[in-house]
Amino acid sequence: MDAMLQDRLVPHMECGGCPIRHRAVCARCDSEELETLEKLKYYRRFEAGQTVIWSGDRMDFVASVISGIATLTQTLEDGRRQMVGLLLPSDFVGRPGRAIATYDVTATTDLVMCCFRRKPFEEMLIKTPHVAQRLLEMTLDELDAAREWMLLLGRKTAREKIASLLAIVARRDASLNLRETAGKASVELPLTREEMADYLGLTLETVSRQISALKRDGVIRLHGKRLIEIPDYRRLLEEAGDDSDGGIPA
Amino acid sequence: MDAMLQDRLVPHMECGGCPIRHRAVCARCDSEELETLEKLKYYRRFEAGQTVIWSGDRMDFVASVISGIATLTQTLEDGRRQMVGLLLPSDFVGRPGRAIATYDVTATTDLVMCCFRRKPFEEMLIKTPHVAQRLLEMTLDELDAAREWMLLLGRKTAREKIASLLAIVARRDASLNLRETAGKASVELPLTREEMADYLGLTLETVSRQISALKRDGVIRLHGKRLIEIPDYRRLLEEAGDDSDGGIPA
DNA sequence: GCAGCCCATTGATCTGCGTCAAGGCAGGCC
DNA sequence: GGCCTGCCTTGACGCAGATCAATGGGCTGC
Repeated sequence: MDAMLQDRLVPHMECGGCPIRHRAVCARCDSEELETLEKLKYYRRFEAGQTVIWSGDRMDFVASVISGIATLTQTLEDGRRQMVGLLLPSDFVGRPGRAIATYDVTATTDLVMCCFRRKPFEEMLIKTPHVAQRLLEMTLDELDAAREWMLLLGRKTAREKIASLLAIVARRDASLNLRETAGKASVELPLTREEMADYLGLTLETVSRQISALKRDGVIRLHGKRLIEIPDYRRLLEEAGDDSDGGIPA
Repeated sequence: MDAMLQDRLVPHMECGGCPIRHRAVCARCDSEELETLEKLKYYRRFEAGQTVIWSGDRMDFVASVISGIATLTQTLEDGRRQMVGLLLPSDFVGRPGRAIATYDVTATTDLVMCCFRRKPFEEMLIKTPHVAQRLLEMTLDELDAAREWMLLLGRKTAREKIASLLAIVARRDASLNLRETAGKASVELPLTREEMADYLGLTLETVSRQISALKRDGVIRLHGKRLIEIPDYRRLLEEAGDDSDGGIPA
């Protein structure tokens, strides 16, 4: 689209920010396909707080997150909300073959997405198998993440839930190389207490209390409300009840 | 494999029971591919109660469930368990591209699976794009189901959880045409109270109490321990807190 | 400066579900 | 028959986290 917008994109991937484009095209290069994709895509910006898509809406595009953070939520009639996805840069949004959105998608920070018109994207999927392959891998990863969350929601205590959330965001942050505070991990928490509560199946009061408790016990340090420093990542993982060592080096 | 075994297969799909074979080959027919798949596959039987695969095991096949029911579970170090998948006939097991299992797979009834050696299956995926497409669709469906479960685990009450489980199993049953008790829906519950508890993030005592309560209130009727009759499916859905009308006709 | 807003914190109390414990029932084996 | 074992039910009690409520702190706009 316009050059001004493109300039603002965080270049978190070698290939211009879009993982579909990146993986589909650059990794197994073919200029003809690149051409196709370039015609397909356009960037869209959303402001923090804006609900991008309402559940039940018609949805004529699929997209991948370029920068910013969005959430996927489901709501019961009486208003109980559960977040079912946290979309960080490089995550995929939408579902090929489905015209109606099944979740609310909300921007929690300013958000840029790289969108593909759904119909032509689906046709491209059929024509270029390795894009479908890549999408399959991404979906399988998401499924694993969802199952990890099911364990968290069903069996972990409030304290473990908070620690798990921090650990996961820290891990994702690190793997995107967004933040390396000289050895010490720290997380810019992109969520309000209420959003964290919606993610964890808790109330915002409990979230606040448990964060205070973790702080009191020296597991984390707070700088302001959102920036959380993790002096000892292993300690955090223990608190999370996770045995997997998660993949942050030091 | 042997004819005796094949004879026992529930023919729940037009094409011999295996959804991969069915959808990959018969739906968009091509005798050469059929040939390939026939060479790839073999059937395996497991007894009820047997853990088929342990998390961490090497896993050199992927499979689809032909008959019987299996569960996917995750366990924390201290023994807390959470079921993260319920595998009914036609469901897919395993993950292309991954050699190590991440969940325990347990047969809760006698189980027959149609297995494909992983490596050749992966190669076949690359060569026959529409199988990958089909697998993508199935994975996306599973992801939706997982997210539905996240809502259940995070926000529903014990009573709603039980009602939801019954509704979902009834729906799946109906869509497989396994059971039509003359207008009235009824569910052969394939799980012990403890397994239900593991699925729902509850204890077995709470499951038992809530089933008793639903029975007392006339929402369900029990015939023995496992066969559950649902006199009014809509009523059950209301109890489940679900607004979606689920797709069982009457 | 002050008002108004949003978000976070903390306290007091309540409650749904977990925990512990005591049977009950059906099937298999001696 | 009698015993055992696996599964389920029911009761009594306690606690983690929900609910209700008050306060504080930072930001924006006047």
